[in-house]
Amino acid sequence: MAADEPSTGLLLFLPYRALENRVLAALTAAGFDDVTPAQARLFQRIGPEGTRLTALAEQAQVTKQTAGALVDHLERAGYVRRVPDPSDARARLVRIAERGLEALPIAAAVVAEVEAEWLVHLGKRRMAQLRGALHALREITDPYA
Amino acid sequence: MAADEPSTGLLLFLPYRALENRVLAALTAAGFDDVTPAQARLFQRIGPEGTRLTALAEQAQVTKQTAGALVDHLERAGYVRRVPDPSDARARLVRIAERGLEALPIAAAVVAEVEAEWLVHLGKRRMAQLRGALHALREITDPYA
DNA sequence: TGACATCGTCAGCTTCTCTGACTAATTTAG
DNA sequence: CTAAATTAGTCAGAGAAGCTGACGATGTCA
Repeated sequence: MAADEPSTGLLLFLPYRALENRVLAALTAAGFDDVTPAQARLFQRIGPEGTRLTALAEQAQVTKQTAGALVDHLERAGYVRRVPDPSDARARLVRIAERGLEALPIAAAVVAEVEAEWLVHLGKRRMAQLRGALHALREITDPYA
Repeated sequence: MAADEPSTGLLLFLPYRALENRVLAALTAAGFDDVTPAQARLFQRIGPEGTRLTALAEQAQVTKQTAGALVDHLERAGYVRRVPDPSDARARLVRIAERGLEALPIAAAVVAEVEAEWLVHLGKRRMAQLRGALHALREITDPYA
């Protein structure tokens, strides 16, 4: 199967997984060892002003029940806080809390570090081509673009 | 967080997820509705001559116990078969069985279809640039390249 | 006002994934 | 050539992740 030409899907997945692993490893090393991959995938979609549970669930493509359970864990660990949504009494906004704010710069630093490594390996030109093509691809693969 | 520039990681992930969704949906529609995403991710790494459980586990980055449980399900559903490994009496090779062979062309067709859509959207030049950059990236992100 | 949709939670269940411990076979060291 | 260390796989137990279905509360719209 994987013998001849690897599908573009696999080629996309490999660097994505490598980056995610690096970020999770760095967080663990920095003492944020109670974040699981699934929690991190949800967490990274929280906007600066907070985001509704339903919105998080949609973007992460999980049910709102699953998202709720993940937010429960994140909240108990101090990474996020649920606050009332002023615009809708049914809803609540998931906001990044103290511990989450502490973890953010670490994650951002690793992402920057890995992207810098990729830039060195690919060269400026090919890195720009890669990002350009990925941006274009997003238009037809991201329901939220 | 996701406000300004999306990380290359997210940009890689979005099309990957879109492709995976399409493949799973097509399999389900074709009657292969008993394959889960985790099982499919393992299945796709089985080589033409069969692959050892440990090798599958490493490539999918799960423990061999997890891989074993996934293969159990795949085997019960008829997608794979475990056969003795002639070169090592401890080991067994996971081989694609009848039902798995039937599913393969369907998956391959969807992958081809999606890649064709991407080609249309990106154009020949940018698609080639994308694959070129991803191939290069594989060298530093795939432990099995 | 009433019908319908949306936001979130509770409950119950399956699948995924891990750690730890173990057997059997292979490889390596002395 | 035996003894120790390594490797392949399984069993057992546990927690996390994910789903469907049902529900109360709020919001929207005719």
